[in-house]
Amino acid sequence: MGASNTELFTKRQNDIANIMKALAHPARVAIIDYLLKTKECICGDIVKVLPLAQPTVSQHLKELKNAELIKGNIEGNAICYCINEKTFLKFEQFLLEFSIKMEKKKSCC
Amino acid sequence: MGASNTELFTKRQNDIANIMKALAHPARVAIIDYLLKTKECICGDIVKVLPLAQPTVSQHLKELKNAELIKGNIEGNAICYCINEKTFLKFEQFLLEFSIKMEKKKSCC
DNA sequence: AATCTTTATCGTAATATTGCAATATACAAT
DNA sequence: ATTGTATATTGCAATATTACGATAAAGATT
Repeated sequence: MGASNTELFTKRQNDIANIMKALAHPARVAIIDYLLKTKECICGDIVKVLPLAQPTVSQHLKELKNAELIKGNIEGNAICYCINEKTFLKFEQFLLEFSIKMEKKKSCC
Repeated sequence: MGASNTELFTKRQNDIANIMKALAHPARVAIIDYLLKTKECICGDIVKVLPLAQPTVSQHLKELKNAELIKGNIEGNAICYCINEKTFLKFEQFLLEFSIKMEKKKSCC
């Protein structure tokens, strides 16, 4: 067959994989970079900055929003996209757990 | 067309995306979990633990190895796979940079 | 050497992702 | 109401990922 067997893994494993997947494209990393760099967060500005067509950017924004890494606020005509700090904190927590286990373990090779 | 436009983004953005991609599947998260949990790190044990066929697991291990998240040592007949701590540290560093920028910024919505 | 064990690779089918032109939607301004 | 501006959705082509049976490769055991 082929493609994701989510039922076979734990909720935590799927949650981690989903956050990772949302950031597994340089365009989406670039969007996060941009949102962290500028005061503004208008979708149109992101489209201008990225080397991709408007529908493609819109799609990437949608994926970041689905993964709850960003949130979008309607601002009159435009939409203001911002980092969703809560999800980033959860993400850091996951990584912290990895690093705690790593310290305890000391890999054998 | 469709699919990865790596030349259009910075090396750092591509590096981050590649690490994320390597962990963007629950099976690969499960492999990391397993390697952090057990003293042993024999490939055959991983195959036994995961709900996937041996060639599929082998493929996932290859991707983790390509991303340098794990390393493999030949141990007689078997292969001993271990966490590559260096890459995890780099990963944590990337996330730390995000969180520093996040603190400075305070999102607008 | 024949066989077993362990892991990798090949080939292929099913599915998912990426990218964009065309179009739709929704609000703003005239 | 018409037009302009900003964003989303649709449809589709190109590509990538996932999964696994069959098979290969390589060392271990008899």
